[in-house]
Amino acid sequence: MARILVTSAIPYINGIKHLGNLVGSQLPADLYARYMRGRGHEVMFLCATDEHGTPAELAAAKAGKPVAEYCAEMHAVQAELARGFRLSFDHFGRSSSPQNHRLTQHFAGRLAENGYIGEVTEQQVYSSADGRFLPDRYIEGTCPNCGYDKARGDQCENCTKQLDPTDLIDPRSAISGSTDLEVRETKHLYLRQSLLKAKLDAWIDAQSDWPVLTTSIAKKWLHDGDGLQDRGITRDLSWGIPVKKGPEDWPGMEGKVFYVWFDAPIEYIAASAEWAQQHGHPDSAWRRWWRTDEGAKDVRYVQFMGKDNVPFHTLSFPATIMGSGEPWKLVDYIKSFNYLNYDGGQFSTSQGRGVFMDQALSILPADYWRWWLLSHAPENSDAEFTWENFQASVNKDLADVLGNFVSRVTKFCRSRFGEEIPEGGASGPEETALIARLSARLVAYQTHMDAMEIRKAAAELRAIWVEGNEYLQAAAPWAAFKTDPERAAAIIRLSMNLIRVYAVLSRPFIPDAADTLLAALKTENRDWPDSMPNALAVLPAGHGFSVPEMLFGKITDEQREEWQSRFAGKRG
RNA sequence: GGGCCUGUAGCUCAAUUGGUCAGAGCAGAGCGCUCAUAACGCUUUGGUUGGGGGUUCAAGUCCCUCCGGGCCUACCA
Repeated sequence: MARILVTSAIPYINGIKHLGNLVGSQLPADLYARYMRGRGHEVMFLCATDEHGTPAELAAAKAGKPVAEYCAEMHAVQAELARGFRLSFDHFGRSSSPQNHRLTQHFAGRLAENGYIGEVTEQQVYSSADGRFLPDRYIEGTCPNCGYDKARGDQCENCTKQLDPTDLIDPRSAISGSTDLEVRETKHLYLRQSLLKAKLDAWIDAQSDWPVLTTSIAKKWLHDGDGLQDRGITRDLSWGIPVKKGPEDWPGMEGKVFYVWFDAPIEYIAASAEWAQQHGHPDSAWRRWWRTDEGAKDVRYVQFMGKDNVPFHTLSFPATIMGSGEPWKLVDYIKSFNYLNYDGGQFSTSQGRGVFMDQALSILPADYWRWWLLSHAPENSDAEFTWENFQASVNKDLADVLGNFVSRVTKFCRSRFGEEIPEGGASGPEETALIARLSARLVAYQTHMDAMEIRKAAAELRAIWVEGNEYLQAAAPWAAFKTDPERAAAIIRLSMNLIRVYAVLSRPFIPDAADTLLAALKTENRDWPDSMPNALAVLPAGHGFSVPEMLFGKITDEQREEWQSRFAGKRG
């Protein structure tokens, strides 16, 4: 038994995430965590909300609420949606937790002691009307290059020229529109990650089995231009983790907070501390996952994230850990994803384009979404959601191949033998052949799941479902029943057991349907099949069952068309 | 501008890293079955692997070039 630490990139607090966000981190992380638990390993699966930063403050202001209250509410909303999608976090934390405050301040203190923090005085734009410093992209004005009047302070969207906020003609606040802006001096802490460049480079080089997407982004940041740049890790905001050196004040940094991208990854660690506290465990319970000197040496740590998060997980966070000089666990494998597009364009939070988590659950059960999203995960390139594809895949795979198999077996059994598994009869060459095929496919399925090759794993699982239909067709119990009822009984006994195996193997993808099947079979046996012959003999003759409700109904053309138009534009 | 990814059957994707006639699912066509959610099974049509050039005994795979799609480029997170 191994110990697997799994984290999903933590979703930002300012709203409900869309399906693209879901499939980029939380859902595949859940798949992996469930699979590893199913195989009998000890798993710690952590996620949280990322609550700090300017957008959170603005969203709270827009909602007319104190930011702490807003975040607490949105955390509850996101937690509820996570439950709705059956995301099996051991803990869903908050980056604003006291644990994260302590740990973030601790890391900053260690980094400072080791010479990895620099203080830089810089010029930033301050808006009197908004009462805050403005990040570059919250300043709008006319582009000096092309004359576009809605250029942002970091870049002009029209001509793509990189800009400095002071380049803008007639600059104004993108928040209030105020032109009462001034440049002020402010002092910030920088993480001197350039000092760790060689160490990070060697570490990335050693990860030969990581996805290209992951390593190429890291390499780019390490070697582009002048190489890895130091990064500001503090901000002039009120909402965040106060800048402190461990437990002590940081002279000259009063009133400042750490930048979200410094404290967000540390929340992975803090989330486990929150978990320990919530369950009344001592600190050692969470530290054994994170400290290699306190039991984490045998932990395998896997992170899941969209490609936009890769630089922070391959460079900044590792630099934080390395620079601390303390034996914290570094990530062992980073699984990164491309984007999921929506029907010919991008999902858009601002335009309400696409399907959001709450809307998805309001029209179909979680399993439908889980199956489609995972079996089409954007692993090698950006993928696209279309309603036609969704309808076709879900109807065919879930309703026809899996659902109908369960239906034909259980209903046949009920009508010919009654509601218990029939006895008698012997298995023959067809069963031997089936078991051989299933055994080979099981190995392939496990290989893909171990390697986090999600699409391939889904395809293999589907092929395992198909084996059942092929077998039934070849064995034809309805024909055997007329001449040799005991032979039909043997076929059905095996098929009923096959349903249990399907439930166990499918559970990481479609947990609710799997549990429905196990309940119908009146069994709690969820043992992963170590050998197919044994696994297919778990339910004995005489074991009772009930015919389950239709496992998956089909999506009709009318539904598809209605949803297609409903989700095309503004959400409302 | 620079960097990275990507282009394979009508659609969604494979191809053991240079090695038999480029494979699967869906859609289409034909046949079979009647236990089942008009479901299932079998057979089958369909590709000059975006275009062009090159290296090699051998190229979807490596190199050059052109065309298309996407992402990143460090103060949104």
